[in-house]
Amino acid sequence: MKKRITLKHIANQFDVSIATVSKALSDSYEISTKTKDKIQQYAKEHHYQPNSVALSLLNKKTKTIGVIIPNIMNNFFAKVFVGIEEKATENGYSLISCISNESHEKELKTMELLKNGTLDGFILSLAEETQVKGQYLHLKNAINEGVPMVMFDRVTDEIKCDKVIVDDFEGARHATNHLIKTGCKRIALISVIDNLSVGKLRAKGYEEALAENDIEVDQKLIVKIGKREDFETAMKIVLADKSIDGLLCLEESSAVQSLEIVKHLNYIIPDDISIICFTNGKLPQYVSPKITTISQHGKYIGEVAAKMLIDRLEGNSETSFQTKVIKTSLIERESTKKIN
Amino acid sequence: MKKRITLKHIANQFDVSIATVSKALSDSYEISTKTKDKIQQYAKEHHYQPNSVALSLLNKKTKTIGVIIPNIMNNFFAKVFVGIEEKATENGYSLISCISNESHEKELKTMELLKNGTLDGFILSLAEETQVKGQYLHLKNAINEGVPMVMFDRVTDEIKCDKVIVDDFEGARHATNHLIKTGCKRIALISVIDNLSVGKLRAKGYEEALAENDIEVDQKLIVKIGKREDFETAMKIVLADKSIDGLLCLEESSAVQSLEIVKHLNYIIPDDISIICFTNGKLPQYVSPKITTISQHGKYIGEVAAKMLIDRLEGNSETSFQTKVIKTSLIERESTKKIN
DNA sequence: ATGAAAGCGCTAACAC
DNA sequence: GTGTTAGCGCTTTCAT
Repeated sequence: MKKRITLKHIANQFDVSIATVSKALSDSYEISTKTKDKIQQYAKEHHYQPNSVALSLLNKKTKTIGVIIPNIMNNFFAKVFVGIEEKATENGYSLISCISNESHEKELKTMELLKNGTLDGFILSLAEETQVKGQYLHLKNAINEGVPMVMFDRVTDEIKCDKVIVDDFEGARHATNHLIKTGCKRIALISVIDNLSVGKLRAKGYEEALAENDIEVDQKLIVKIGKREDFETAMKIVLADKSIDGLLCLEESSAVQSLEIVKHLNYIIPDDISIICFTNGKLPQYVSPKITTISQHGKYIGEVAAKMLIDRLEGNSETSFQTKVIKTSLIERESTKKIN
Repeated sequence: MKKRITLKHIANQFDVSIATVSKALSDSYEISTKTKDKIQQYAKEHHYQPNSVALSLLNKKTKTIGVIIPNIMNNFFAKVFVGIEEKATENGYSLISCISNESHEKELKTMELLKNGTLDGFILSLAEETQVKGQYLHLKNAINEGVPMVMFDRVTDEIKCDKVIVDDFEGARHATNHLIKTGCKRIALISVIDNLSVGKLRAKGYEEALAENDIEVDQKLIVKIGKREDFETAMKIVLADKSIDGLLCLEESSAVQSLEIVKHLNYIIPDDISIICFTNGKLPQYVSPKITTISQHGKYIGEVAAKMLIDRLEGNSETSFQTKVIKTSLIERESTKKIN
């Protein structure tokens, strides 16, 4: 990189002190118009830009937020990231981003690495492995050191900080109720994310809806499929039960895959079987029939999380930590029957 | 943020100078074992971490790379980002990321903002608007100022820097040839990205393949659909020509949409009509029939781009700029006939 | 074996 | 109106 021009260069250029140049460029009343003019012009011509690293050192603020995302290929997280990015930019913050790739190790290393002054604060969602292992020491340390932090979506009660979460329980409850209202009697829950906090909450919402409607929970209908199992095989076994007439899938890939399997089994959708899934990405919209989804408003969550952190960084927030719960929306499409 | 511990604190603690502490912590032979031991232990106990901003100022290196991506919701770019992230982390670099959102203004502002010492270099792909307008001044400025830069995918000849590009021409040529070899006679090109450099290259590859096979290019089969036009309407008009038996879609959404339209028209895929599209995301794999795609190896491109930049930053690269061309792969699935 | 001093680029309090 | 000084946190050269 070509050496960039500094205050010192300009000062030498005009035989004035560095301080004078600094003041001239900030248009201080202390400096004569003549001096200011020539210095400002020179600075402009030579594309002077204050060195932000020096400013960061001085101000002890970097105007940079660290973002740790489990997986950017996941539509929901990508949307959240877009929201964070937008809000951050709007407020003059940059983003240092890291993909934990669901690895505890990577999450931990990143936090250690970035807690050193590079960042003003963190926004993060827990890696799957972190949630499974329940190892939150790195987060507790950060909190103890006073690192401002906002967690979203995949959170834990063990860490006291600001949080933004999806109303997963209510989303699942509402979706299940919708299936029931449209005539489904035997609704299966398809979860490939039962190891995540959000997966468990969604399952609870499903059970709650059944209870409200006096439908007994049939454990056979609560299908938990692990990452290593073959989804198709597992689903075919489930669908051997021909009485199943509704599917609540806890994320989109399993819904799209289920849709294909169901179609091959010659079910008519939504008449024979209805499908609703979480995460309103492209996948459910582009298949045929289009799948009814529960939107988690990812982008909005990102915006809220960023706003919360920035407010805290700039001292505009209450002293106590807050948890904001974002309501989901049911987006009705072709995989569910209309009410009435 | 609680004040973090500095060399000065430690120095006061033991009534030694800052320099001694610094040396002790870097295990210098100049310092007595006794002093080193107590200082190192104290530092560990109090979680001392060197302030990276101070180090950046000193070393004039931030070990940070700026990444400007047009749209993170795009599967290809998301993959590239993953690749960049992996390679960067591996080499001890952090990423400051920005989504230009296809806006020229945002791209330009970001570059201006980050050229101020925060970054060691840039990796970027041009915003659509930048390519359409052909305004590259911000990039030329950056190059003139000696900012190390690697462009990928959406590049321009006007900027002299390291580049990583997809072999779009060859990918389209190969795919078109594949369609021809499997019996397609009338192949339509469906482009919703004709304003992008890559879109134009792919179209050229298509034409080349036709020429090689002595098939005359029929302009009616070269379908360019703008963002604002209704895709479905446009496609239905195109498909009024019942002689069309092959579709080369230049990106995945249009392919999936076309697939649905074609299915509704009661064509049998691939017998009546074959489809191939660029970008090997989830979409083409989850629909039925699964669409044959051209993989651009997004993640690999990211890795290569990151490696190129890091090599240049660390002085391991040739002086002249290089352009690496990554070959595409055809991933055969159900939307094309088998050869023989 | 330890420390003083300079310097990375900048701002701000305080002279003159 | 302009300059001097100190300091942000750190490393390194050069004393002692």
